[in-house]
Amino acid sequence: MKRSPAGSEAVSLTVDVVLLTIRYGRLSVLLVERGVEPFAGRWALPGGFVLADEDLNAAARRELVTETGLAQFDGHLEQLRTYATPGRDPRGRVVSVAYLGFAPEVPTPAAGSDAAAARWWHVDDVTAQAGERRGPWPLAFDQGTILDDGVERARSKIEYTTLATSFVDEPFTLGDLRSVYEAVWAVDLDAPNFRRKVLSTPGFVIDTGRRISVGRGKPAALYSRGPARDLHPAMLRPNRDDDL
Amino acid sequence: MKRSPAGSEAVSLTVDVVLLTIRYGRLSVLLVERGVEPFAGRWALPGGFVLADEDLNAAARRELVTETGLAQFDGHLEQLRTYATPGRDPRGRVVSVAYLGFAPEVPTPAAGSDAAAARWWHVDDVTAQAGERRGPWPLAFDQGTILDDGVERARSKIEYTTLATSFVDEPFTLGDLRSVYEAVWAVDLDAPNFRRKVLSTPGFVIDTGRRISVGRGKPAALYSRGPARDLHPAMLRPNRDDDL
DNA sequence: GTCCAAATGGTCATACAGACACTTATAACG
DNA sequence: CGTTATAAGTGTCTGTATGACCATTTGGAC
Repeated sequence: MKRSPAGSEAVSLTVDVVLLTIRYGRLSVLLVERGVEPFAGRWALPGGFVLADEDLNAAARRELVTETGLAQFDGHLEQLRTYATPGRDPRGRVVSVAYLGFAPEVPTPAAGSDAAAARWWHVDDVTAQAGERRGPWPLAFDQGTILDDGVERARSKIEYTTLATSFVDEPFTLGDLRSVYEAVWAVDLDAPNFRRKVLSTPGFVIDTGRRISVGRGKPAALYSRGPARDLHPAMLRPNRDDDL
Repeated sequence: MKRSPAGSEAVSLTVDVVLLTIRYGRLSVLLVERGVEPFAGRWALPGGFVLADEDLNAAARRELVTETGLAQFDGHLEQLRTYATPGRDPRGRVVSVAYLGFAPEVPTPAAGSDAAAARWWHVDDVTAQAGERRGPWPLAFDQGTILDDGVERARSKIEYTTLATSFVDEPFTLGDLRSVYEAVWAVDLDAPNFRRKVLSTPGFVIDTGRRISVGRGKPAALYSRGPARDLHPAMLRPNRDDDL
């Protein structure tokens, strides 16, 4: 039950977005270079303060647009987690609600509003820098943690949902879709088995009847996203060292 | 990237806890009766304003203790989701971070601080009241939605984690553990198959070597919680109408 | 002493995933 | 213009896990 804010305090509310995509076969994240203090010059997740009477989801989409020059973002976007540890922001008590988005292709990023720059980074190049101050690492605030959480969520999400399809443009081939899993999970999947799994799941993908030929190899059938949202049974991720 | 709060606003921060347990074979939730406006007299989730320099997790545990008379809460507690829709609280912009907790047994609830009353309710009796203003329904604020989200999270969480064990006191029998799944999922499970599944998962439970006899039936072996946190493969939930 | 309920111990058939051999079709190569 | 490399697509085999279900055990309830 709530009582009036006695002993409590007013806080600032922000949203930060972990927008993921696949570039050159590798999982990538959209980052912006901060142009103002704190953490000026450091790379950070796109995001910013939530406006009065603004919904969180709307705020996340707005920030993506204004800070990265994207025309709009209509891809998948879900709430990830809220970060509110005291001291995470030197300006005072700032609570950040993180969102996780999946985008197909590369919606040409560019510096927007007060972001000095905006570009895609391979997630591997951002994470696990082993203490070195190189590339975009370390991220501003506690956003390194947020990124890790987002990547982890993405990895598990594509196991039991059809959201992997939101990483590719329509129409797509099964090879395209398989590349998504391989990039996000950083594994190699058996093409025939992957095909069997996807096609045996009703509503995962829809055969458009068309085909496409890219370079060598047999032309691949083109599919569009199906109506199914969940996978039963789930797509199994290889190399599980089980438990604990 | 963040800029100073221009056009943004200060908000109030609260935590609300969906604390679940199993009572009489049914999934139950801890609710408190509000003693003050807004929503005075209505039932609500335990929770309240986050104090200055207080961590969210700590705030959730504190509210559980002060509002329900629990001596302490050392069970499982995880962040559920944040609710910040403008207008959800008549007092102004109040952002609530919901937490989800699992508790064994019935840690005797009682009215605490400014809660008029505190008690366990069967989840079924709270949800789906079909418009009738009866029992604890409807909950204060948007907490009906929060409860629904919490229950859904709990249902899926026990599929792929060993958290079902946090609903029972140690030591427990496999029948006790099976009752947890049956209560949370509202299904009947085959005892021999359930036993096979649990015992074939390394680290799920640990045989204490002791046995207990409760009324009729063959005495059951007593187990304690094992070190495993995840289930691979997951415990399968019956009656999946698949997809969409 | 007999009966009942719940735990426990098995069996059998099926579904599914992993490994892998093989065929097909197209573009690139020379 | 034939050959080759590459990726899509087809099919088989096998081990594992699960659902259905029968049988046995055991201590308290009656």
